[in-house]
Amino acid sequence: MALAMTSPPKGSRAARTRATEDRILAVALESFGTKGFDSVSLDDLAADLGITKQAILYHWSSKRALLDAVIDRAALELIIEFDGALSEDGSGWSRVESIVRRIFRVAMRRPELLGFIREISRIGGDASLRVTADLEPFVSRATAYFEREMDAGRIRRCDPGLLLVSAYSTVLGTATEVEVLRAVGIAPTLRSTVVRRRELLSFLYAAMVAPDFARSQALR
Amino acid sequence: MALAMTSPPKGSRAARTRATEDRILAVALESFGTKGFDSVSLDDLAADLGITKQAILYHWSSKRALLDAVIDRAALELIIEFDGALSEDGSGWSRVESIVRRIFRVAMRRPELLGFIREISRIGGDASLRVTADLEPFVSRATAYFEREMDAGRIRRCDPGLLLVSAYSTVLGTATEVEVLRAVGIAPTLRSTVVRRRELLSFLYAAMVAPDFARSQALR
DNA sequence: CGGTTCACTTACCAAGTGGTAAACATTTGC
DNA sequence: GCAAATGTTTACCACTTGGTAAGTGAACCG
Repeated sequence: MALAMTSPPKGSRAARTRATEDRILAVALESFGTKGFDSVSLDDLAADLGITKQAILYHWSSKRALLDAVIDRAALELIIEFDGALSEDGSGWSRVESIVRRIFRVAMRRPELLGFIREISRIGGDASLRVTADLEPFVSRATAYFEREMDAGRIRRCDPGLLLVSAYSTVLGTATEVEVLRAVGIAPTLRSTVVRRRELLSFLYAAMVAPDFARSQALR
Repeated sequence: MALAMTSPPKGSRAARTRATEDRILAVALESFGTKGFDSVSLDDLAADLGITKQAILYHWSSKRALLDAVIDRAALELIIEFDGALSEDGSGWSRVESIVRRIFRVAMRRPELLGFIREISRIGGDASLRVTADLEPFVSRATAYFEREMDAGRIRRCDPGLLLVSAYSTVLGTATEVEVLRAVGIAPTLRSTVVRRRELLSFLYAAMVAPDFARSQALR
């Protein structure tokens, strides 16, 4: 789909190499995330990039090695997208709200990124271990954050890991299970997305916020 | 993996044909659901079944035609698994609880079934339309059920379609996002599953049950 | 300038892909 | 009992797959 670079390449050789590898990783992430690893051949990727498959194999010794690189890149982008929300200001619920909005935004604008994580989990084996290792620092931060919020009584007490997974899969599911959404009769338009996000937020609010704290907030 | 039938086949020819097609569909559903449609070749399937790929192509004219048949079967099994829960007795929450337990059980015992639905949604196109059409009656029933519960004040009022998707993806996510679970440090053991289900139920309870109704129930 | 390194291409290849054609064995209808 | 229908196999085929080997032109470095 992407066009070959028409203009002659610019910059130092090292810079151009970096740029090429970047383009390959970006297209690979997009393709692997939407179509699946096995469904995308190196020839497909190369065609999308306007190069030959051997150019890809020059930068990575095998398709599997390319996958590893894409995993690292996906984890990095995921962390960049989400980690900032943990550092933002704001009290308990408003911060959770901003995290949810952020996940939602990513799910809407970059579904291939989240789809890719799912794809990796299905491939299993070394690939799973790699993404797990890559995401570990972020997961630790998020878990610690939830624990602090529970200690402060702003979020109902429960297993922080489960809360993280529940919130993640709820938002991710609501945002990405387009097929189920369509089956339920919710057209995936932009307008309906806003409605869904609002409903989802109140859903999560009821589930997460500690009752005592909520009562003291005059129902947000 | 499955062994070839050692004993000579029994029953009438029609019955044996049905049995063979059944076995093919079962193995195909399992493989497509866990490894993905493109990752499973007809030779792989045939080897698992102890037959040749041409035997499969005799019953369905192409791999794609086989996929359609698997879709129909998956939808049927899904409806069988879930639809009964909608007809069960019990008041508002207890019925929801039984539905959740049922989805959870399916996600634990037959992850390939739910994985297959996801796979279909990624393939998109005709395949998606087919599963949508297959599931429509069930979705209608479930939505109508939620609407009745809301009218009765036993479930907090919200969009019934969204509630269905939210509950579905929450349970499904919690039960199947093994990768994320592992990243969060929750080992996917059987023991931890029980704990997770209990926590999830209270999570959903807080999210779904109407506050007024919950208060009158002495906190379940 | 001249050689070396680098990024990439052209030319292949063996293995596997979905699918066809025809032979073969069993079972059914007459 | 026999021919026809049926389920399955063996034998192929054109095409795609990930990957290798060798060549090519430009950038880099002395």
